[in-house]
Amino acid sequence: MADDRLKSLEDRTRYKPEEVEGRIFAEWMDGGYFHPPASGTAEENFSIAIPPPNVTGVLHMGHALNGSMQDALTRMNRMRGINSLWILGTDHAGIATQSVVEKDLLKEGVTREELGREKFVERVWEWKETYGSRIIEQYRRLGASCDYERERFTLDRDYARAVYRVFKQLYDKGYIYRDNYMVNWDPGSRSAISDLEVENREVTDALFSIDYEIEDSEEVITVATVRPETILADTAIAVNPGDERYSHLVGRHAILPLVGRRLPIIADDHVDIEFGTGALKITPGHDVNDFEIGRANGLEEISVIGEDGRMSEDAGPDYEGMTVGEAQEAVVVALRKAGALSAEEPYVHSVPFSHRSGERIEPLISLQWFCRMDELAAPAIEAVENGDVSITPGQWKRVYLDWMNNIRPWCVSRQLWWGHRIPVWYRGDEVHVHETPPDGDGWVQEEDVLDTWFSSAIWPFATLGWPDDTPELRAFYPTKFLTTAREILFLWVARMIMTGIEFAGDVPFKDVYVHSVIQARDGRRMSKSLGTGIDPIGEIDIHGADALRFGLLAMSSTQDVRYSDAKVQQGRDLANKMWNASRLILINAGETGAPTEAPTPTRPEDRWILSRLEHTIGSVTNKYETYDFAHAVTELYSFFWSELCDWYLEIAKARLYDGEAEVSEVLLWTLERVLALAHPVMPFVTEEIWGSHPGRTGHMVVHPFPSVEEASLDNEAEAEISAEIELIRRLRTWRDLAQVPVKTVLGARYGGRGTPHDFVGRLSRIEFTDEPGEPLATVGTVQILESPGLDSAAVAERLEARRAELRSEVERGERKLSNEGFVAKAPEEVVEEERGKLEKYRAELDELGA
RNA sequence: GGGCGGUUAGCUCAGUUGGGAGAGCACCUGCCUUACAAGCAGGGGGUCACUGGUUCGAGCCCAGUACCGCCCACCA
Repeated sequence: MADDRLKSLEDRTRYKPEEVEGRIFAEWMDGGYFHPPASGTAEENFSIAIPPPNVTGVLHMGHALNGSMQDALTRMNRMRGINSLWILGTDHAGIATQSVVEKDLLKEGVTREELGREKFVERVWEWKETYGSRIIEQYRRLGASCDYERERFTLDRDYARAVYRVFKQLYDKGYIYRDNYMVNWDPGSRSAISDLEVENREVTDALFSIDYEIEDSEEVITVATVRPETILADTAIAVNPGDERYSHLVGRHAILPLVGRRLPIIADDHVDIEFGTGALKITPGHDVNDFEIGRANGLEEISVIGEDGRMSEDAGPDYEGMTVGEAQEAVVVALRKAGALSAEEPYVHSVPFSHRSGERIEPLISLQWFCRMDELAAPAIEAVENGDVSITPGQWKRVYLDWMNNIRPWCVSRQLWWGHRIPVWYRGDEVHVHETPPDGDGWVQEEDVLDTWFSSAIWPFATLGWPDDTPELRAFYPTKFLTTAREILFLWVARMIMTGIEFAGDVPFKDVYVHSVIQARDGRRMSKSLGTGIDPIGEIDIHGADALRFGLLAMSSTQDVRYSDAKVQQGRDLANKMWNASRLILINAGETGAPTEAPTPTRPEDRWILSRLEHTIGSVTNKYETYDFAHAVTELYSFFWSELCDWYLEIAKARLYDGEAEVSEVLLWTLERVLALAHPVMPFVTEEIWGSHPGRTGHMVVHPFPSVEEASLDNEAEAEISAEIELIRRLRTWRDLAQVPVKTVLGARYGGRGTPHDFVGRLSRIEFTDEPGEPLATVGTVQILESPGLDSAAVAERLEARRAELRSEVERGERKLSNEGFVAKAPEEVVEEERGKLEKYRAELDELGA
């Protein structure tokens, strides 16, 4: 190793991520490690498709956690020499992106309508080119080992080809159709949105009771509604067929107040006898439930609210042009005047809102494109039931199956400009489905675009070149693993499984891991609009990327967790600890060669650390492989900090300073392996340290991932050393309580078999002698002798306290063992263990002279 | 309205098939000991939400209660 390298290690007493991360990332990129060749088969390769973030997006904690998991797995597999691809890209995110650019335009005082479709779309592309890569840059900051050379975008030309192909095939199979149907109309984005983009909120509305006169009768029938303005579109009144109060009215007609329309009174099971008056006004044009009743009974569908959220011509001249709110007030006034309003009371109920624009959903009938899902769902249900796709944690499997078993048609058209324009051409009554128009004049393309999720549904194979039979597709499809937030389980995950099976002939991934939600510090959702978001890049700036990765993995278990940077600091501390422990080893091990195979030292403490290392490798690896990252990183931490640093380095230091070759080998070997084990989670610091390791042959990013060396496992050494560690602990505790100054070296006799290892005396600051004399105290096998500087009063107190402790332990043990039920029914080994403990306590009590 | 999850130390969370309650942070005491003060050694702190049950033995299993959170749902 070069002298300046050593010098540099000596000077850098702290690990400073900000000085390291940029340089290391550049080395990885230069090395081309993240860009695997498209060779081999998916069976032997490893791949993950990143959940493509919105182009408008910035990295949030969900991405950071999600990315940390994916990167850990990708890196581990890459280190194993497996051809590993992490597919990267972004989603065009129809509504989100369109509205960002629209807002931009508005600052210049221009609306998108004024600009026109073509110019507007150009403008969005420009925006995308300028700002769209921000989140990709942030993934680099995180250290994500994605294939940045294969970045994909869901609106790219090749990708679009795949989208059109999928649309056409579904159309040809008869799954995709166009229909007038009730949709969730979002007046904010002026587009239909899918059921999954709707969120229900509790709202207090006024519940009005309205009297409808019965034709040719003095009777009235009273209905309750929160939306009196929609009576203008009423086309029937429904009652439950079993409701005797109204059975004489079924088949007759009621007169619609204000309008005078004759409304048939029909019987329908949907009507709840208990609710309100038991009579329901039917408005097929503006209520989802009524729409279905209307279709079932052949009722007329009248629309009085337009797509702009204002009353339409059919609402009549008194109301046309009003907003829905204004119309409601006007209708209520008119009803009151007409004496048809019999009650008004506050009513709390849940109401649909657009997840996108935040505006209240207006259910409207409109002409849209739909995709029937039953046929696609069937094999996707099968795949999860038979385990071709496994979902972890297990409870989400049932949630998935419940939703899939009740799946409804998917409204796939959106009235937007930014997106995949639906590949359908019209000429009069002719309809032609294709990417390009057929020959001949007069063909006009469908104005609508596809739901963003229609294109992301094919992400795992469209990114690999489908529908062509590309080497990438053969090498990397299906992928192995998908991490996701549970909120997109239906929106995205379920749809990928369906399209994967239908179009790529196989499930898109084997394992789905639903990760927990990182909440804000106060337990609320992290959200920009609430102002509760915490910026991962900000945390990386403060603590480093390795620290954030470690922290997020450590805090994410199976349940949702409030973010706290305590775990991130723990990660930062570990990175620093790794750095400094490595300095100690690398500076002092000097130029001795690092071993290329497992050392076989003779000293038990050396065999102890090697054995502990291999146990840790086995256990941590197993936890990585089962996606139990929280426990994996905790265990890594505890091995490195407690066993390696607190104990072994303290034990081995003296020999290391003496320049002993054997201890150098053990340390270099251990360091190399633990760095490799930690690399998937803490890539930067491990790579940086590896750069100074004498065993270095290439970058850590492609260093072989360790597998357990069975030959190094040594139960005897583990037992021996852990007993000595325990003894040192007890001696230290004793010293502390007896208030023996740190500098005082106590004299003591060793009462155990043989002699203790040299480090026992050193670490407990005790000098072992054969001097005779009455011991002041006995700690385990050690008899402590009178020494100058000892506070004998404190010592006496301590001894008495320990005796009391032991007496109570002995009593507890005796009580338990005299319990006949326990001795008779508890397993033999549990009883034996109890007997053993009792023996031990009695023996110690004897030692102390009870 | 249905379903799922949670309630354990001051805070954030672990806790395998039931066999003496753990971690990190925070706190207290003593140490600037030549890898690291982002450190070292030691320590205090819990009626495991509540009520009942099963068991020799329950944080863990069963029944119920109370809060908190999430998902799904066409009762006006």
